Amino acid sequence: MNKRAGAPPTIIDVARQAGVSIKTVSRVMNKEPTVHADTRARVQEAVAALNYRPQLSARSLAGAKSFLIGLLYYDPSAAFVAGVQQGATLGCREAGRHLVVESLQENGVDVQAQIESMLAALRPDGMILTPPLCDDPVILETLRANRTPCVLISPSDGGHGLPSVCMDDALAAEELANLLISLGHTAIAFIEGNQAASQRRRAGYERALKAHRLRVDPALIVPGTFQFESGVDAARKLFALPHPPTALFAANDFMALGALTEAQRQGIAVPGDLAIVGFDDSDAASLVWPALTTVRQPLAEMAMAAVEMLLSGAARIDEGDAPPVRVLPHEVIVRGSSAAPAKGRA
Amino acid sequence: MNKRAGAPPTIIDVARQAGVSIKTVSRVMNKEPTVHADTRARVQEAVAALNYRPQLSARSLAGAKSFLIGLLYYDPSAAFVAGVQQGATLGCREAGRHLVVESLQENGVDVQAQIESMLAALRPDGMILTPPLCDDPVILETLRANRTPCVLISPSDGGHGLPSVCMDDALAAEELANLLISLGHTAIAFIEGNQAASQRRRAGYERALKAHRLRVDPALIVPGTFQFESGVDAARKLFALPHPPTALFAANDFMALGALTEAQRQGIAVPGDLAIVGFDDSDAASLVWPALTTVRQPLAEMAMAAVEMLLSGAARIDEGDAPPVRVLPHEVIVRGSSAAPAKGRA
DNA sequence: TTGAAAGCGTTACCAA
DNA sequence: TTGGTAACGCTTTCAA
Repeated sequence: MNKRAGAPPTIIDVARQAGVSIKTVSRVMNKEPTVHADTRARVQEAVAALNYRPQLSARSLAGAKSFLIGLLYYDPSAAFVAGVQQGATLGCREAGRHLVVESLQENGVDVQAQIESMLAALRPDGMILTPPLCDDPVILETLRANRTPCVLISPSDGGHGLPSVCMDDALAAEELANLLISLGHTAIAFIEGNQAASQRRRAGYERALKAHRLRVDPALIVPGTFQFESGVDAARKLFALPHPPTALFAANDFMALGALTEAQRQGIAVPGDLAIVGFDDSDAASLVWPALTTVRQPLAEMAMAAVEMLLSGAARIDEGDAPPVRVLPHEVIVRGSSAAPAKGRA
Repeated sequence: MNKRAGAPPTIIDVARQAGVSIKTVSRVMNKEPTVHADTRARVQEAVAALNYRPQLSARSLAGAKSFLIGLLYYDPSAAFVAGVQQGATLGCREAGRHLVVESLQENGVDVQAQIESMLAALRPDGMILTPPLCDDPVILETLRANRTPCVLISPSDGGHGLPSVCMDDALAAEELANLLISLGHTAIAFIEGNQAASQRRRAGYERALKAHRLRVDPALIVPGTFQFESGVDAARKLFALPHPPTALFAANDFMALGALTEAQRQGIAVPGDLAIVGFDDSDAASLVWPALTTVRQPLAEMAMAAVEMLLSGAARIDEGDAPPVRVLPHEVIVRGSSAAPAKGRA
């Protein structure tokens, strides 16, 4: 009574081949300890011989897990998606899970319905949320109501009472500012962004100045939007100042690149007349001249950690305890755009 | 005999509520035409009232479809992943499918096993392959053996007898070269890459030169690797020529940016002394100064088309017929890096 | 340590 | 046009 050839083997085929019950095969596949070594070996042999792999849909229908992890994002930079995803897929593979990616519709029509629909259909074992979604109250509430474990990547301060993984933005910014200070700069401008991360970075920048007894000059702190153009505008304002800065710290690379462009247009030498540092180590940071001094976010590592937390149970939604927060180490990357101020001007 | 509260409603609950059999509910959910309008309305009402959504695992276990589309990639640029994925998730949502993303292990240990394992577990309704995987014979053979429909994105010429979607690289390159020629350039260098796309782009470049009766000078065609550094090296070689080119066409943006950097280092004005064009419209292309003239690949559109082909049955693996190939329109983006040659040199 | 049998929620075949 | 009922391939009680 062989199955029709071509059809993949099932647990029944394996059980028959190994001369055990399907339950025992199930135990072996799930690495349950209560199986005799000999039995286990026999089953594994049969599994290998038949090239058997359990089918996900059957497993998740019968059991409690879906073996699926969801990654939700909305309009992030390409580098961010790619980085996070690289880590998430890797983490999933190691855990025998699979990554389902959903990018939320542009026109946020009923975001809640979109998510509910996804949760109901997929029943993911957990969700990973990236900025700005990880700070969206509607989304967080929907997830909470569905009792789906989730981990936030770089949420704004507080983390909304949910488990999260992040890097120390303030510390990294402080290190970057310290670098500029140690090069001899005293007039260091800061271009802000419009997301939570920007505030943390600015805090680090100010901390470094104060620690070195340098004045935090409000005139040198200008707003931006994390976009290239806003960096251009900010730089234009700064260059027009009676006492322009000799160094410029942008809250992200895109704005730093905007400032760099504006400097080059105006014939301001970088790093000779002006040092520039950014944040994020975007692709472009190393593709311009001079290459940008910046900070690398450990995106892939953060996503891997998120998967781990999800599956280790660290992401259970227990009210009461403070949720776990993993802080991963960053890396300051020094390139050509930062140097000591020109002699005649410092 | 109510179900315990909190548990999501099942098809049985809906059937009871609507006073029909579960099979009828199933028919309505699957939009089968053989249901009376009144019955359909009653069922839909019950579905809405209970907020019912079919569970994927049960559907795929019982039926023939998994409602899953797989996206396989390996070490692509961030922009490429992000673009393709955006389109793929959108296409999936419209088709009621979900996108499972797998990034192949770095150390290509037994790629075949990785894929087989994924196919066996997930039984995806179709797979989307991106370069360079879509040209890997082992992978293609594995997929074919598993009878999994798949669509290749930008495969090398021939398309391996499988359905594919692409843009017209040669035509785009020809347009770009024509642009340079129309600006007055006659000595146009070409930096090659090491993937199939590079050859198509070079073909377009040569076609444009020949059409304008310009000489294709082998000395002006230098190899590269699609990496930034190889653009630097290539530019260095070209600049050292007795008669350096007045325009430079790089097979992708990264190499164009490398050339731009080298030009700036040597004090060669761009676009004044040297026009530079790239290919891909990477993020960085618009983040440098001068911004790069380049070609935008319709990545998201290509991925959407791939999903459509997969689900419309256009991607069936029929031996015999020529497989479908969808060619999507590209966009030449003219920015600051291209201009007419300086008077004294042309 | 092992197994028998009862689900899991849906689709699909065959009757009515 | 509808409905019963048997799969689908696995996990999970509960016994042995």
